[in-house]
Amino acid sequence: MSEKKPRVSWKSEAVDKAFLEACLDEVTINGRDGTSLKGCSWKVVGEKLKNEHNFIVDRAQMKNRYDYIKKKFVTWVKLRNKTGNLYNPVTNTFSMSDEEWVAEGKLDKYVEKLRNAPLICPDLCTKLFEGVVSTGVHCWGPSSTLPHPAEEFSAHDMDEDHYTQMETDAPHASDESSGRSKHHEGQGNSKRVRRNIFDDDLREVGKEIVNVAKMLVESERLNREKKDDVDACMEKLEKMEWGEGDPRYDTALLLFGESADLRKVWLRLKTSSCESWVRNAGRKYRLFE
DNA sequence: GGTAATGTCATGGCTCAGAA
DNA sequence: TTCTGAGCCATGACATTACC
Repeated sequence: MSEKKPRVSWKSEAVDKAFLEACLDEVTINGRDGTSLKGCSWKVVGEKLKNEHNFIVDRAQMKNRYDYIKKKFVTWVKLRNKTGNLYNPVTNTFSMSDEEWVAEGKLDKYVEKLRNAPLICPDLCTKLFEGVVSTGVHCWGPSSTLPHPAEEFSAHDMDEDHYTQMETDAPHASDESSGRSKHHEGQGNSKRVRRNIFDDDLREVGKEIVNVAKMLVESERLNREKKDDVDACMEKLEKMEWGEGDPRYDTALLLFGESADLRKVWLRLKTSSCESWVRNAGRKYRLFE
């Protein structure tokens, strides 16, 4: 007796954009539940779409849309990061030959979709999914042996001892970092104690990240029209005295070129946090091992 | 109208956390 | 220790759209 759910149409770019913005706001304020949004957040996002666009959609539909956009984003990032490819941010398209499109399409079915329908709001997607999705050969998944990106991020903000300890304890880093440990059996209390210490630190780092993100969103609203502040970033970078050629220096430059938001985060970071932030990003871009 | 491409929905398998 | 509920991912089915 289950009535068929009406099929929703996400054709309106305004709705899509509002959806992404609402998701981003909720992630900033309430954090994530795994790689997705929390239950209460879905409710808020749904309310916003209903109130602002008269767009009625349930949680499962929003989740599906979220997953779909995320998959496209993963493919988009892979293409964008490929050396030799030309991504045009103005047209939001890739300048690749037919052969390249075909070759990429064989590796990833979403390539063809991107070719015909560019990723909507790349900036919003980047903010929303960056650090959550995994791309390429280093993908994270339920069966992945690599660390979960989200927690990998946090772990890098720990001091090196902490991080090293975690790696020693968990050869399959994803077991711990994904929050889905497969190694319950035979693990003593010492691990649990260390994990508690780690969790406490994680919470602290999480608070810091949330605070920074909140400031980011607020600043985004107030300063959408303001010009970029590359010079200020460079000035702060020079003060770090890392020197050209240093991977940290190169990574920082890379990040400055990524987006205005990253530059804003950089400017707001405490000097003591700058290195771990850059190192974390460096690992992401494979500049650090 | 037929067909292919694209987007949305539904479901199964896997895993984990928490309760019993 | 076992059971149960929930989340995530992968995948296939189905609906819609665009093109010929």
